[in-house]
Amino acid sequence: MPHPDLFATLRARVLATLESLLPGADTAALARVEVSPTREEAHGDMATNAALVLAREAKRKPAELAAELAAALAAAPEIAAAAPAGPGFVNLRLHPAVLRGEISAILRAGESYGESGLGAGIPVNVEYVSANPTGPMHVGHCRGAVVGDALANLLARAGYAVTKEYYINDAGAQVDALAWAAYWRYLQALDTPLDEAAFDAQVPGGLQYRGDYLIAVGEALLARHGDRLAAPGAMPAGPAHWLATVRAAAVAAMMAAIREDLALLGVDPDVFTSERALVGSGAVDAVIARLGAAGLLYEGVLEPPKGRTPEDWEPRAQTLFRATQFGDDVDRPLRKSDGSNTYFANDIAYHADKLDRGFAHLIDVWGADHGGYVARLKAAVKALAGREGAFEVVLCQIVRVMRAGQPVKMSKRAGTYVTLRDLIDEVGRDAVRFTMLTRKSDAQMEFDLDAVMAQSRENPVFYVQYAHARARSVLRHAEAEWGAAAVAAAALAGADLGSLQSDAEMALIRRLIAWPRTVEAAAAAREPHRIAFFLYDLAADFHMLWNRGREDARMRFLIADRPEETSARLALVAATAIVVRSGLGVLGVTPVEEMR
RNA sequence: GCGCCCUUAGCUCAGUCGGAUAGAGCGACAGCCUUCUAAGCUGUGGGUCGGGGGUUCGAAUCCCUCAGGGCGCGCCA
Repeated sequence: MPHPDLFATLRARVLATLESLLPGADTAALARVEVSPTREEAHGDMATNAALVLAREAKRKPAELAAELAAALAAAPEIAAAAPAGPGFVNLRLHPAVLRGEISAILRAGESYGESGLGAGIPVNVEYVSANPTGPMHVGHCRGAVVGDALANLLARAGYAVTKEYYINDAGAQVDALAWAAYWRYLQALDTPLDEAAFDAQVPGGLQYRGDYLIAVGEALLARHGDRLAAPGAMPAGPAHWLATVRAAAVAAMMAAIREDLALLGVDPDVFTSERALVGSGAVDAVIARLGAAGLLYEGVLEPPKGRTPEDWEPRAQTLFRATQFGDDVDRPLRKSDGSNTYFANDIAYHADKLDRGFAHLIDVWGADHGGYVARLKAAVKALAGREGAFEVVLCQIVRVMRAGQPVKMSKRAGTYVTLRDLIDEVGRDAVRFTMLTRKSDAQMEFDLDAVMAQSRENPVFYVQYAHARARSVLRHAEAEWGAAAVAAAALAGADLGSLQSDAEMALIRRLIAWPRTVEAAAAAREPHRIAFFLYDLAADFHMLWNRGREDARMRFLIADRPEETSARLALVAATAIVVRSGLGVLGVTPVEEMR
């Protein structure tokens, strides 16, 4: 059972008071009542907007209502003082003992402090990364991987039953192109007399994926199959002779490499789903039949896009899905003019499959270049699920990689792109993950290699890790001095915390008690970056308190001849370490014990 | 041409379903190490929140409009 959030407790107190003050108040207005932290300590510990949101319906002046509410709230057991303020806020000052009591609660709960019942165990599927298995992961994949992973952790913390999923796009033309490229490396391993230009001319659409990473695949094919994939008479052999074999081997090799890269990043999906397997199972035809039976398909011809007609545009009859009935701008093709299925059809089948597996809610994390695709898939899932909101997309905007003040051109063919592995080798997993989470995902982001690589000391991740290391250091010193029993959470949870009174200590406590509501708000908004900023602020509060001890020996955490104060401060330090560790856990960043 | 995202301090970015005097880091300037890790702390300076209009008790936040940047726009995945 999650520990009740102190803000939720006070909000319940406010609502109960309103019930006696304004019986029968509008429930919609009551839902807008908030109890939130004050921006300035001088305003108190918490503030409520209750009088402001209810004044209109009650036909009362906000300030008057606030005064009445404040008077009534003053009697609540948690509240030391309640005062009307500003246009109609009520500022609440809590008894310090109530605030300090949260420290004990944190110590008893450990890292489960901040877990929430918000999600109510609803099964949620978070699909992210899903890089095409055509080469190593590069920086462009990184943001979605980190954001998706942190979001999954965050939702789990908020009480959802989360499954992390990776969709393998192994059914389209891209993997055939990969197979051709792998086959070229196979021929090279066979010492083919064919030159690259001559081979290129044989490949439908031209030879792609010329990077070195397929050489090993070609050699492995040679080792396993000898020259049996080549044909004596034809050079190269027709694809019917080798395509399926080479494609399977190449995709398997790419997925193995991607899983290694993901592991380096600390990403470990629960489920990998193969598009090819899905198509092979007949799921696509089944979902098309299902939509057809619902009267949502028709044969039709689309209008050309306005203002920018493709040069080779000609009207063609296709099977179209009535996406406009579900909020999209135009109806969308499920079958190409030659009768084969579009990628969209496969994607509908995939999302139908996720719904069929029992997920009540689907979240996809996509790159911004897929932004134009959101409306149609939302329409499709809405049609399938028969309800609104079963599916949402978190879009990650482009990461511009900068080096020496210049954008790095990303080209697979030229080999100038930065691989995920390179990046992690240079700056480390923790810095990559934290940096990717210090921006809203829907804002474009500049990833400055020089700043993160060369000046890594200034990266915010170290600031937060340092706070944790310092807290752990204090606990280690205390343990060395007085034994393990003195720093055990159970013992500290029972400590008399009355000596925690300074402004820096109380500021830290106020920050810590905001952790549960931060988790809930971030989860509800699908914004894991809020956790990174919370941790930064928490670290700042802790570093400030630390330095109080440098300036004034009486403010040090460990004072041998003052055991009560020391225990109280150890409790605060231990609670801080727990919340930092917990937050870093959401982000997938290591809570280091020491910085050396 | 249309759709979606973005525009906040010199730079990179936060800003809690609209809330009180808009914040942080970097950079600049001035200070703090015989003491639990100075990868830290304290102070100073720096903003017509892209422009304009509207909604309201209240707008960086919501709506309209204009400007600028990004992504995308039938049979690619």
